[in-house]
Amino acid sequence: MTTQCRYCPLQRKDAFIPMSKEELSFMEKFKSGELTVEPGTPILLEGSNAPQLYTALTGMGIRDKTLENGNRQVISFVFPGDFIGLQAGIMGEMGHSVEARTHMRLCVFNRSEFWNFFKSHPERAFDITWLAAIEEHFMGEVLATIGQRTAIQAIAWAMVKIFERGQSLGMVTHNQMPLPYSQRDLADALGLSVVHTNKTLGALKERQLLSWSDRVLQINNLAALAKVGMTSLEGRQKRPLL
Amino acid sequence: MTTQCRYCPLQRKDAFIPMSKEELSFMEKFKSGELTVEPGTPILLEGSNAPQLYTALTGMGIRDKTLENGNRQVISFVFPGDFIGLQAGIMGEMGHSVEARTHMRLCVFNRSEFWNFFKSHPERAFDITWLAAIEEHFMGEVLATIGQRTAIQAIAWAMVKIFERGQSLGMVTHNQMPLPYSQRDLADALGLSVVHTNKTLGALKERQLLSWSDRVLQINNLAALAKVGMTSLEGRQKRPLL
DNA sequence: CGGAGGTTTGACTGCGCTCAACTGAGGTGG
DNA sequence: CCACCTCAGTTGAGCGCAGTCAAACCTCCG
Repeated sequence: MTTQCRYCPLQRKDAFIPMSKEELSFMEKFKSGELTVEPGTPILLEGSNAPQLYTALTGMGIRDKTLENGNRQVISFVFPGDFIGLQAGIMGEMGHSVEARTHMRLCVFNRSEFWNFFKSHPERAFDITWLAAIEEHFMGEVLATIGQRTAIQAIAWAMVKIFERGQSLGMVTHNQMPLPYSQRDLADALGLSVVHTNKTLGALKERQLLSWSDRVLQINNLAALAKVGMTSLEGRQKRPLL
Repeated sequence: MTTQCRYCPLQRKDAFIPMSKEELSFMEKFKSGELTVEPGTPILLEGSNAPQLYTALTGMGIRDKTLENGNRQVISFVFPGDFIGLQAGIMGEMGHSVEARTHMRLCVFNRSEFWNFFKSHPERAFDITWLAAIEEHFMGEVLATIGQRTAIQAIAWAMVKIFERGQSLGMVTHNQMPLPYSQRDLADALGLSVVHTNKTLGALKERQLLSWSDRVLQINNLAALAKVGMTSLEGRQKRPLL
């Protein structure tokens, strides 16, 4: 007995566009169950052709891919509301792996009904494409970060992005939010070494802009951090939810 | 009088999944005209909410975005068959600019009919999402390249990707294909300086792997180049065409 | 002929990487 | 209950890949 979508914890967050009653009941049919995983558990594997798609309900994870020399690139951090497995669902092959970093609860969809989804509910199909476009937009910014920003700019930028995402999801209290990743995760996300990432985080802490320890991120001066990261704060924009 | 889709030069390329007669006639209704632009012409602007979407029919271009410090990140190179403007079409804001690098012929679609598109032709909606997924997949690889590969690996990787794309589009003869970009374009795509890009290209030429001058790329040893770039050659995969 | 943009080369510099050692918090087993 | 291991974070020393600066060269074009 899985939770009904109408009681989905994400429905209430103002980060997402609310669904109509009709949509909710359709999603309940599409939904095939729930899955909970523990930290470190792989959810999808790079190169795999997974039969299932997910929406992260609670918890956080990571998308990454590994090169033949063992180097790892973190593609993005997974937050509640993120749709997981689009590439497998549509192209039949994941370009990256997804792994849990905390306890996670996932909403499970069957890939076999994916096409049916497009045929019978064009507005939901549109939302999937919307999510894909958001992802593409974001990855463009990441590219510019890794390619053009210095280490301190990149880390400042990343922290601003993460914090804003946390804000929209209501994860921030007293300028603090949970950030259950390792410095290695962040380093691999930005193409930096762990050592340099550590020192750069130290410099930002020294400047009283942020502190991050014990899996808690605290932002002391978001505006100043955004300036260092050469980015502007964007108003909250709602996104669709699957 | 614009060319009918059934005579579209791209329809014949084996890089693309052929459209049914029914799809072709629908696309002809969706198509609002054609546009030709000269090298250097901006097609879409970062941050803009463009009313039109395009498919590149002939010619090549570039997607890029500019930071506040003037640095430029090239997101990707635009080839014939590429769909341009998805972000504007669906989110209302482009995350990057698109600019022609050669004479280009573009197929123009009206954004106002985009939604109609999803509603009346789910298989075409699916194809749009498919294209978005391909783009996301590719950008993950680019991230790994910029973040993890050294300069020589990155350039080798990029040249392999470009060459394979050229092959699938029938642009390659005698191991040569047109590559109408500047070294600065390539440098900005890979997060390298022009100077270092130039020297690295020289090193690859020295190794007899490739040569690139006068806007023509020649690959002498694709397999060896792929090895340097830490990538494997992928069989030709068809993609949808809009 | 002069200017602009792209390519090439050399000299120097520095940001960020590697190597290495140490700390501290858990977790596990003797 | 402590010895031991592992994993994440921290810090210092030294180095190298790639950036910056600068100048020359080339082609195209007005």
